[in-house]
Amino acid sequence: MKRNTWQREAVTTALAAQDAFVSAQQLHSVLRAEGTGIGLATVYRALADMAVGGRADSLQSAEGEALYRACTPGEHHHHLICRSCGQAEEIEAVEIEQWAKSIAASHGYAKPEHVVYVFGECPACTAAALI
Amino acid sequence: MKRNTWQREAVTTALAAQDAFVSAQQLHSVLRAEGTGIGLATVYRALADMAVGGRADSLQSAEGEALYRACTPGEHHHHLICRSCGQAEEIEAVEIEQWAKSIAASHGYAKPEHVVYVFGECPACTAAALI
DNA sequence: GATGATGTTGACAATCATTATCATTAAGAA
DNA sequence: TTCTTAATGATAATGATTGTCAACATCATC
Repeated sequence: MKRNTWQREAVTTALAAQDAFVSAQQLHSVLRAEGTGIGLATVYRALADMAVGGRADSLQSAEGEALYRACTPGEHHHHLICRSCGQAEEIEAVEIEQWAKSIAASHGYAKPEHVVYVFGECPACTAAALI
Repeated sequence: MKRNTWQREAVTTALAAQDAFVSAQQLHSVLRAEGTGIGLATVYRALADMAVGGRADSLQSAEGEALYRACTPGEHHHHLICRSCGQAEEIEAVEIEQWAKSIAASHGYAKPEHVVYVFGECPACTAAALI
């Protein structure tokens, strides 16, 4: 059965402390900097588990790197992401749900799912760009 | 200046012949099978050029592989993609455009862009699954 | 049509994120 | 405390993608 290790705990905590999408490598650096001797493979495993368990959302950066962010479990949601700092917030998209269903149906596609990301420049980055 | 080579031409043609999202490696195999001696790096370069030039759309597969598909240039559009065969069609999402803009604005995010993918099982695959 | 500058190609090496391996460690049930 | 076995971590392996660079081919110009 599943076991609780301080490593899983540490990854969960470290990810929750971020409000941006971060890579496994970044999180590993953070955890190492905190003095833990956690292994890189373990961070990858923990993040993958969180993603399949719905405790984290993931997306691919433009460079193809996998990025993760802690999320509200069990709830269908999307993200508004800052293009420059990675900061992200969950957003609701009630209108989209229905739209996706109907567009899939109108083309004869079954079992529709959808992915929506809105990118932009967050207030902090917009302000910083003006300096 | 940009030059026209049979390699670029071949990649463009081969991609246009597909109505599914395909990887650079797959396209390379197809081109090799056609008897051309085109190099893998060249296929990657051609696809990257098409993507930045708006002549192709790209997305990352679940495995992190980059997939490409020829698209209508200059026109903002999204895709309805078959989860099992990769087959894809362009879809309009007028409602989404406005929604994305307003949700970004309401959170103070500037220069909004958005990405929308609807996945499903295409009619052909749905039919095949019943056999 | 020939020429020359230079953008392009292709074989192969290099990169780098991610995964597999496997001996060792440590949860947690008994 | 003991034992079963899931989890860890160091490291090797994988595999897609990119960099390198000599050889080549396009196309403006002669």
